[in-house]
Amino acid sequence: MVMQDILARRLSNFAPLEGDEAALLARLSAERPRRVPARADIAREGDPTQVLRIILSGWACRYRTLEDGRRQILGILLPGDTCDLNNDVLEEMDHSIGSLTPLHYAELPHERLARWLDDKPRLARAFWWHMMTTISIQREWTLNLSRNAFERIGNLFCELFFRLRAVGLNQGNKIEFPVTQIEIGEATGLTPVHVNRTLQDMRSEGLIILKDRVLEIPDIQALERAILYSPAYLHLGRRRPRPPESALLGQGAGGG
Amino acid sequence: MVMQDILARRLSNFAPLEGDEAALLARLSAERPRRVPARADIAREGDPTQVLRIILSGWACRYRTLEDGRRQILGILLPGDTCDLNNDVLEEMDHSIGSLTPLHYAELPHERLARWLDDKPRLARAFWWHMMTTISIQREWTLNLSRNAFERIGNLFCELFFRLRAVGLNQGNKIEFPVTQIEIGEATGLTPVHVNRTLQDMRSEGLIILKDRVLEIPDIQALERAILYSPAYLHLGRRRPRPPESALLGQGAGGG
DNA sequence: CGTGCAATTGATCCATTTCAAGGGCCGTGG
DNA sequence: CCACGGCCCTTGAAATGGATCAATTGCACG
Repeated sequence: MVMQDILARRLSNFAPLEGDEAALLARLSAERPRRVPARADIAREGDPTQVLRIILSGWACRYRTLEDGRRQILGILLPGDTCDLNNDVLEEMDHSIGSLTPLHYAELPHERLARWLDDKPRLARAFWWHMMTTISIQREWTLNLSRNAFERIGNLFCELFFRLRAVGLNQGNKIEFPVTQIEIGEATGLTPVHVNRTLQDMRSEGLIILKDRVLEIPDIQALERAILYSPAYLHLGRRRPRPPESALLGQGAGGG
Repeated sequence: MVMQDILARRLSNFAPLEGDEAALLARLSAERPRRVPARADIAREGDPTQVLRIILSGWACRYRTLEDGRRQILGILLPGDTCDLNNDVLEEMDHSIGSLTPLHYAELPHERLARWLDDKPRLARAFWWHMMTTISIQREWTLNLSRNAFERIGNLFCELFFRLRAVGLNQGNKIEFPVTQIEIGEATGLTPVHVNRTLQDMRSEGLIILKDRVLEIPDIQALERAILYSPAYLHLGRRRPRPPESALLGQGAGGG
């Protein structure tokens, strides 16, 4: 996977890009990518929102910490995702963004984004689509309130599998899964202990194979059925999965 | 409360409107408001998204129903809120919208919205702000995953109190609260039975008085403290509460 | 070779669910 | 005017999913 390629892949999920658009995105990605170690904050609650950050490689998450220390992960950011589409309307971050793995990101100054949105209607629409699906995913996460542990974790797995596949970051039924059980718990509102036991249930039902930071879903439809999953909210349309890439696994989730 | 006024009130929460903007909104609101009875669907999952709907009076909610019948309320829509800012990027609704009370809404065709967004930068920014706070509220709801019953319900109360106060739909410490305990349960992921018992706890601690569809919060700061609430995510800034209105209570939540 | 973090296991506790039933209120129809 | 049904709220008792507390293992890394 070429890092410069990821943004175009992500945005072309909505509609194919044309002309110099992909090149534009590639140039942005190459400019001066920032590097961040695992478990570091990229942005913090209360920070001013000036630039648009775009994940080029690695995983991150949105999160909030309550006064008593509880941490809730609000969403996962994958390569190609933007941290904020705030468009400088809101003055400060109301949540934090932290890396889960080592990662790279690009920074897009607001002026340049504004110019793109004016000059490149197709790009503008792609960004809109990106934002709308982000909201949609956020709504899906609140559905977890009426789901049990098994369904919550299964939904997380399915969401990440489909999102990664949409940008070609899968290898057949397998994806990199660099998230600890503690973090799964923080994302789903469950105790690490209970996450562990639920994972064992899923394994014993043959629904997942999760080992050495690789998640394999032998029969995705079986998993979907078991947790009442329907991927409509991802708005990936009837687009087929991306063609297989050169070796994705084993090169480290962070890619750097 | 003049119904035609509500949209301007809502959007001016971000920055004061100027010139003919308020009049524009008032005209839209007056044009041909649609009327909907309580507990009816305004839009359904799978529907095409063509128009922008704006609540003028009454309460509605976003919701999704799982295959086995569980219903999760994803958010509450109050007067001045828009049902969709989809901007026709997504083809179909991935959730439903239903009325909680009898209500009125206005329909804004996409062409007219597009013209406004082009011609009235202040309005455009106000719509942006509206969308960003909507996302922010959605994130706050997923925080409920790490909250217990008491905190979930308390957060719902605080959110609705502050949102209504921001558009002047409060009366001191009181707001209309036309939501059944069943619906509170659907919004928080709790059983009606447990909602009932939790409400009794909140009452016995003197934090709320909920009776006859009116919610009174005698000491909002005490409630905030009890549930670790912080209203930053509403992005209402340091704006003071709206001046008191003429009698709001007792004229029916639907306002029509 | 220790140190630290992730995964695992066991035992107990508790918040919330489930099941079941009764009471109050309100609109409707006889 | 009263009886009836329906909906919402309330209460009790029992069941359970998930939390809590505590300890062990395995592994990567300096």
